[in-house]
Amino acid sequence: MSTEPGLRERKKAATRAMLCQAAMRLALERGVEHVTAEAIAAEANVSPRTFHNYFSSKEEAIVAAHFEGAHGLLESLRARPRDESVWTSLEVCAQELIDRLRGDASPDNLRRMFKELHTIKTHPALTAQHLNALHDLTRRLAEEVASRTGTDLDRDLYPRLLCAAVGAAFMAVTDMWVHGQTDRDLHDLLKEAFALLQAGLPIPSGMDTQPAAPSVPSAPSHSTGGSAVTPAYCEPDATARSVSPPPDIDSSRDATDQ
Amino acid sequence: MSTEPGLRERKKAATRAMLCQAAMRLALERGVEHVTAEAIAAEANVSPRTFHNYFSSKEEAIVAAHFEGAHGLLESLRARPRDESVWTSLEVCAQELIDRLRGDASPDNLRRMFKELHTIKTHPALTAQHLNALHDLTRRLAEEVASRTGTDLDRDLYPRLLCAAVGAAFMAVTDMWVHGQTDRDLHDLLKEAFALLQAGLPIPSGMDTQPAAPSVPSAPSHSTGGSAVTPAYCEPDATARSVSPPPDIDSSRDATDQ
DNA sequence: CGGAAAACATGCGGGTTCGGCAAAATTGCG
DNA sequence: CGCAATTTTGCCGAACCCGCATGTTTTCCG
Repeated sequence: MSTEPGLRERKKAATRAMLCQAAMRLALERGVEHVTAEAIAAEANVSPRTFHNYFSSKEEAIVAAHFEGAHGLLESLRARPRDESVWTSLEVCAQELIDRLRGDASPDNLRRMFKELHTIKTHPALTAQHLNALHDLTRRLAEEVASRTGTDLDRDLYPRLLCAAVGAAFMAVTDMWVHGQTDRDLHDLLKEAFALLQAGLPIPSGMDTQPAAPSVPSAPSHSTGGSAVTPAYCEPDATARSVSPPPDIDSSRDATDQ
Repeated sequence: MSTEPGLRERKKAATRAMLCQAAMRLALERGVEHVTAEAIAAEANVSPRTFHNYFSSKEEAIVAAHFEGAHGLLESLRARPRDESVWTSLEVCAQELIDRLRGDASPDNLRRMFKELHTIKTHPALTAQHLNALHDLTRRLAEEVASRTGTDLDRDLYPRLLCAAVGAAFMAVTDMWVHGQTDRDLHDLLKEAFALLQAGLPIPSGMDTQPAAPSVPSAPSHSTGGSAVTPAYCEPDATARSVSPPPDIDSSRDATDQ
């Protein structure tokens, strides 16, 4: 009884990868609306019926290509030290997710990732798939969080809420990166998001119009101490850590936010 | 130049409502997989082509029925006092959303809402549409939040992150309600979610395994002061405020969480 | 008020999407 | 190697969607 994947399983995984990569490639080349399941199958050298054995729609395939990087992320969380704060563990994993989505650090990969995210966030059908994938991922992460915090997934709100918030942060950060007006890098944005969440999302100072709610924390007391929040993730190539929008595709920055 | 909707506009809105309500009704009666666009159109007494003028898919129609309650929620936020904390405003609106999704307070409506949510969260295609609708809503809410907090939607992470987190809270709460093991009511769960978010989602006490991150707030110092967080929403029928899972549909509580 | 324009409903047709079914091909095991 | 299990593939049909053109209803204007 071998735990090594057999030829069958390896070929299945390879076919799946070929299909979703073909889907993404064609979508970026031709535009999502112009891609058909038939063309994807042909590009991957399988039959259309086989394509539908793997994916129920082309959108699913396209998003699957992008989200391949998320594969194994739950295992990464599981591998974190159990005595570590779940906040730290989750942040490390979220930052790792960004690196996985990008692949090797290079301007080309950065450009590709931007294009992929922009495409996904510009087409509602793709956005929906992406949100679904993220929702599924955070649901699974919540199980591990429950285990680590001694909470009950079905009775305590904490694990679900924490992971949902982390997923939301990921989404907000990538939305901002793609649609906003920022040249900050994704890691930096995500770090800020985690700091803000942990601080309880205080209303920006100077704009505190709350006359009667003393329960809202005043200023971010620890958002400046961010160095303690991203401790343990070792980026293989630390010099190329920066994940900012590529400078030569500013033309993508149209008013797609409408 | 009248601002009153003309007959045309009124008939359009009525047709749209008829269509999505028919979609939801049939989905609940027959199961989502057994509903066709043709049947929905027939149920609403229009042609299939007309159905597709309104919705590009049956899933969109089904979720639109559920999310009809969200219509006008942005206007509700805009109507909140501008000197109120956005936290308060958002919580009031989130609570209002629950009431809108439920409709008039009655055991039947409660049962229907549970069924609707359960259906949506059990079918991936519906979940995706639901997530998308929520994502769009929070995106629009973020504009108002930016306006109220003097932040810039495209340059500051805060408004997007706050609203994304609120959306995530809504999702986590409803997921918990439908799939978890709780008989707490939705309003109560949502209140807890807001308190937890504002407290920075502290790791439950006794489970604080964080050895080296002093930046994490210790105990929920204001999560018990929740009475200041839900101040101003006047529920029309306060005696039936409870939104807990209907007791006679425990059979829906199968292992759909897998 | 009547007629024209605009908006919406509808029918038709066609390309695409999906999945059931069965046969063919590939892989794993004794 | 033979056989069983698994995967691929071809075929088919129901359903999905949307472009296009025509008919109907509402709105606008003289």
